[in-house]
Amino acid sequence: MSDELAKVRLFQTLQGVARLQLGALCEVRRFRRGDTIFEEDRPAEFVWIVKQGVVHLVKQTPQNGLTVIFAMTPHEALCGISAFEHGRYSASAVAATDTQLIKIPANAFSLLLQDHPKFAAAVLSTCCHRIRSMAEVISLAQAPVEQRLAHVLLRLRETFGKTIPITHHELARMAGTRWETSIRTLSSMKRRGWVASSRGKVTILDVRPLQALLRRTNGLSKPDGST
Amino acid sequence: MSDELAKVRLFQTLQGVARLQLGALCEVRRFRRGDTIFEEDRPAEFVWIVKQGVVHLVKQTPQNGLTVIFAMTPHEALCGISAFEHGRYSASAVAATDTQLIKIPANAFSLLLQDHPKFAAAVLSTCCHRIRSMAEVISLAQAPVEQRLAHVLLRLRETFGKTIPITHHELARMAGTRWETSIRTLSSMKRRGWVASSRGKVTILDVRPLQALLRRTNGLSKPDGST
DNA sequence: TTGGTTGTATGACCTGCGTCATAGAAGCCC
DNA sequence: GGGCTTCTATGACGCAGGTCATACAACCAA
Repeated sequence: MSDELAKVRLFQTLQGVARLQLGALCEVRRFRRGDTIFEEDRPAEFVWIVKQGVVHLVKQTPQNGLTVIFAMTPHEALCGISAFEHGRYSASAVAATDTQLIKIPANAFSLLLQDHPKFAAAVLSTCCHRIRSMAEVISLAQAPVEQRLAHVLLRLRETFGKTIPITHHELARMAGTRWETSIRTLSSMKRRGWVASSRGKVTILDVRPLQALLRRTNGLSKPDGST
Repeated sequence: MSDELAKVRLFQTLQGVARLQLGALCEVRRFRRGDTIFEEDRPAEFVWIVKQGVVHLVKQTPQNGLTVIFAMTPHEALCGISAFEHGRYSASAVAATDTQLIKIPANAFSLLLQDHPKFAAAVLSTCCHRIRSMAEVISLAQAPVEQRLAHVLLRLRETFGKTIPITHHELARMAGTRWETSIRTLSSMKRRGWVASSRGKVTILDVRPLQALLRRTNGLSKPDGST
């Protein structure tokens, strides 16, 4: 168990003894694609760390829709951290692929933070990354769908490489749109040769036009910067 | 200087001596409403803590617009934290009111984190809160403007109380819309007696309908076209 | 095999809100 | 005062994209 933990970057900040102790407290759980790991508003008794696979944090919208708040990948992923000292999960976690998570009782996690400054620093760094990337999403939230999809595709590429295992339905939820729109927009990208796709996967053929979409359209902006 | 720091909740986690040492390293800066505190993409040499007033973190959109990513209020506000160990600010900071900030050299901040677990814990907790509230924004990003505005108003109410000093222009940037739309939507809220407004300020007359807008529309959706 | 489910694809319609324009009111400086 | 700028307010127009409908292909289970 302790050597399982050694494979997770966050725990590499812990020395051997501490890791052994922790090993006794936490457990590895497996989930299949689509499984729910925890649910929004439920008491947050555990902190979860993604060891393998991708986990989506999803939140319900007032319209009874679902938005993917954040996609968590191994080593940078602490599910439920924002519930820390708050008591309840602020989103649900759903396995986006088959996954392995490490499940740590919240109080054990808390003790770890207190006793191991290096570990605490690693956790803080993770949170900062997340803030950074959530800020990006917010700044793009009102951009046209094509840009939001490009953004999502580029981020997914960092995890999966050129070929991304994803359906239009999931893509749409990550970009904050509907699956019909996702299909239509991807189709137009396909026509332009930027991407290819088949059932359940999308392949990025050329990143540059996608990146170009997200670049600031410098030049003739209005003096007051309002759009 | 050290007693100035004592007023900031984050620093109450530091003992007297450490606070004195820190006092020698950091300085208090004042800004007027509208002043830019730091700019996106610039090297992040300082971490800023809001002592008084409100600071908006703003990010440019690819359309050359500006979105307010986050509004920082005293005691929970660490500007530039997400730049920590990353080197550059990921957003600009603009004073939304007259403000006082504490300016700490990044490396001094870093040392603080290392040496004072309580302080590190307080910082982590701040980050978690921010993640939580950014998650809320993301989940609402595709909701109708009226809901987004309601959400912004309710959040501002936590800082300012019933009467919020803000222009429609700012309100719009916080809700991810245009000022014309902000005016129109607020007008319709005024007509319904939910809010009142005059030049530069909005008064919330009744929170309940605003809260109701954000509640999940449980049950079978769309009995009529109301949402 | 059949029948059910999920993913992909596209057409048609309609509306929320972005955009442009115009105008009055409030505040500020000389 | 007069001349700015900023904020508020409202009308008119257009379109991106949400919604609904229809259809076919892939996959699975019995």
